[in-house]
Amino acid sequence: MTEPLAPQYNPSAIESALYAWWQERGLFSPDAGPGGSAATPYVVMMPPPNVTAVLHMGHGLNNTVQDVLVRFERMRGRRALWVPGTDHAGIATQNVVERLLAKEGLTRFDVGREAFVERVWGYVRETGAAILEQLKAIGSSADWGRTYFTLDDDLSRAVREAFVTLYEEGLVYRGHYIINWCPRCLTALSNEEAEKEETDGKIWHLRYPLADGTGHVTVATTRPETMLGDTAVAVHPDDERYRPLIGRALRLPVVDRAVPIVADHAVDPAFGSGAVKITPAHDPADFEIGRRHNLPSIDVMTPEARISLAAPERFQGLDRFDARARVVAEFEAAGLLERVEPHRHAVGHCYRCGTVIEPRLSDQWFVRMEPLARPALEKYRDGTLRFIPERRGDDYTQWLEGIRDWCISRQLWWGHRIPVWYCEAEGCARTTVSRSDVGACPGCGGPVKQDEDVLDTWFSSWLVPFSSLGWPERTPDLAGFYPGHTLVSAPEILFFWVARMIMSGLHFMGEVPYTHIYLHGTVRDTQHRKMSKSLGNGIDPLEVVERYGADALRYSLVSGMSVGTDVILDPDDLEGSFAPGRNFANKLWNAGRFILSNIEGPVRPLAGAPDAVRPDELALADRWIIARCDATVREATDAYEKFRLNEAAGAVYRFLWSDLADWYIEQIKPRLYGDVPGGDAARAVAVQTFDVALRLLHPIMPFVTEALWRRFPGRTANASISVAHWPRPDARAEDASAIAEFDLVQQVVGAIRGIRAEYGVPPGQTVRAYVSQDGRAVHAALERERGTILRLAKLSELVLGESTERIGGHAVLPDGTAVFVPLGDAIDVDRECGRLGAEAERLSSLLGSQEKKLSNEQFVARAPADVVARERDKMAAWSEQRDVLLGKRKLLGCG
RNA sequence: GGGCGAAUAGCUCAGCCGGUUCAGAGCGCCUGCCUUACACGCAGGAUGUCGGGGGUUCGAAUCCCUCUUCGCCCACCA
Repeated sequence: MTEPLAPQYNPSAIESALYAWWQERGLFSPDAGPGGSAATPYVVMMPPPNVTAVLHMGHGLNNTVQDVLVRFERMRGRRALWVPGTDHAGIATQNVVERLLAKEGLTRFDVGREAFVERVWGYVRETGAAILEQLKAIGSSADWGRTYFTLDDDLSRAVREAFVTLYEEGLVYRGHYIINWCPRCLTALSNEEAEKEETDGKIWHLRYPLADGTGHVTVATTRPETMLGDTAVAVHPDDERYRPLIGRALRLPVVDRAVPIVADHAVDPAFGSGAVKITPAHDPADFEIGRRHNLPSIDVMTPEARISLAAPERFQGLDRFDARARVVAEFEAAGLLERVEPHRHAVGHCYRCGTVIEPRLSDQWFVRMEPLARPALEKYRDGTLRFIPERRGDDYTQWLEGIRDWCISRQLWWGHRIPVWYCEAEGCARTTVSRSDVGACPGCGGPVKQDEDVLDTWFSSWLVPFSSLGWPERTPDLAGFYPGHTLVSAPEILFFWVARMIMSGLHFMGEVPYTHIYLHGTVRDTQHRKMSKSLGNGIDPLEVVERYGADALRYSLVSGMSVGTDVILDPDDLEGSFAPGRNFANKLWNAGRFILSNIEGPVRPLAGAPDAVRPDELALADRWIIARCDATVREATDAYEKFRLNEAAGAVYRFLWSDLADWYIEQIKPRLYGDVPGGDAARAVAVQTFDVALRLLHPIMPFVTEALWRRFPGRTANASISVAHWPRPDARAEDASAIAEFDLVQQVVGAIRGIRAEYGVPPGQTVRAYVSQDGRAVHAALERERGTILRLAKLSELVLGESTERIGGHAVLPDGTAVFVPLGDAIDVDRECGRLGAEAERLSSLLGSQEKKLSNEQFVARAPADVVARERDKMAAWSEQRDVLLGKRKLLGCG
């Protein structure tokens, strides 16, 4: 406890020691989540009271925010817990596998960072390794085929429970629909996973001749190759141009097939030619029209998006884009290509690999969303659910109102398999949906085969708020922690995850999982691009931690983040982004070091004990810093509660640096050194206020605050600031007069320093100063802090009163207090006259506009009385200030 | 095509339910200091038609309209 502290804060040594220390005591959870990305799903829950906690050193924005909030809540005596999103074993495993594959030279997917593997959860690592063993056993990627690796985690049961329950309620169904298909990943995707992107494309106007050769109909398309699967052309029933043609046949070029002209209200007569080619197997809208008109569906593409056997032989096996060119060429050759126009439209891309989505007709499992969305919407509208920032609620509403059924089956080789078994016996065809594995058909006893697909990873994610607590079991954890309070998440997964958790929570548990949804911004580079590994514009948090410390990283992220806005960081200027946090940590370190080195033995308490410091022992500066400290407690607590973490950080920063370090510590030095009496009180106040500030800052900068806090007297070896109580505001600490009086002291010192700098007085040289004013009360304040002023302004003498000398530097404070520093020969009188004149001039112009304002009858009549009074006071003060300045000029004999 | 957000000092941003010498902070820059907690520091200083235009008001960085630029989200018009 008494070993000397290094003069410079060394984050890496201190942080790693604390990290280990916390871990030993179960106060720390070392996992960084998959990739440390913003997508890491953690959940903050905090029902009262009773304290248990999992702590975390976050590297990313999401982790950091969550950790800050958890620490804050916990220090306030609320139970705060992070539940790691183990459901993301799916994604994590996938990433690990990819990583390991790459190491083995088996490149099939994009590869994550080296550091990533070291950071993922242990069980994921093991799972990944096990999977890799199996993959290697299977052989080369070409031979892999469809092999399943079902994740054996706690969530499997919950996932099955949810699936089967929804099935029994008629909310899960299997359907033959157009889904988003990725020809590279060879899987279906949900609407949310198909990212729309504005793309410059073309629109081709193609002529389809009437079968009897009496003319043609022009259709427009952005995907000409799909015409190979056309089975009709549709027009609006009221479209006069086409009404006579309805029911007649067209001769489909290229494939030479007869297709009918049908009438359907879905067609917009105003768009293009008003006639639409219908490809039921390759377009969702066409599929619906096809259904209404009983049109056949011709699937002309293979899963890899090559042209299938259903098309003419010369197209078979062609890539879809090659086929497009070939179709267009054939139309052109036949004189049936009317025209081509540039066309900007949204094209779906696979969220994972970026491949252009191909709408594809297939059998998939869906969740009926409307019945789930309705209550979720209701809970927002009745105010149960709140978004921070509020405007995110609009996004939520909009999405739920337009919600479509959720395609949950995926043709991937990882994840939770769909718990459905099909009977393979001749003539049975029974489908069994079951919570437990099915070995034989419950109907006929025949052999069964489990559905080949796995579930969308978000199907397990949306259960996390309760599945992670043991559901469907009614565990104590579930009873104790559900529902939670706050969810911290990134806006980009509002639909993927957040809204769905709310729906599932309401459906399966009957309550919203969280009442507060805090959506933070995104970390971007200076061009406002999202930081990502693939763009290479990211900042490696581990590098920052190593160079500047975790506290510096956290401070930079938090202080740069106002509610709902993005954090912009320059990857090419780590110094500019993170040095301030490091500097602040070092400042704290040294302030703490100073205080610690000046106390020995017990420090008297400020109140509540026989040996407590008596009020009459307190200096003005003591009262001032106590009042400022109290104000900071209020400000910071309020900011944390409102999720305004940057404001909390700013409040404590200002208190610690500008008030405590710059002024208070300077003020108490003589007392601590024993040069003047009052050392006891100074020590007590310094320790007390510094302690409060450490606690206020701890959620944001846990390491440096902990490192210092535990060294203060009276702390047992196992005490941790992370379980210390949150400071409470104290009405007795409010002290407006101390604030005002010390403010005057600061201004006087500032004025003298300004004059010294102005006239280049050498730093070591002392000067005399005169401070005068009509009022007496402030003089009393200055008298009380005479020593402080002498020291901080480097004075040989401070006279509270007028000087008989004239030549020197003058300053007038806003309240009219005049400060005079006689400088004799050192002063340039002309320059001083100029300075004073300019200052008086500035006040004159202010007075001018003020006079105008006050003589404006409208203002006096309409503005609130207190505003008018305030403006009058202002004018009086300025006027006095100016008079004093002009008086000084006269004294100096200015022209 | 719809909706939303942003535009303030060279950079990153705060201020914005109108009215405290309201134009601020940090970084950067300039000047002077290794003053025994801290040069990752101390003291002092310069810097802005608050994106353009219009309006409401006694009064606008703050409210309304419009334009420009940037960004985000949503969208089955082929």
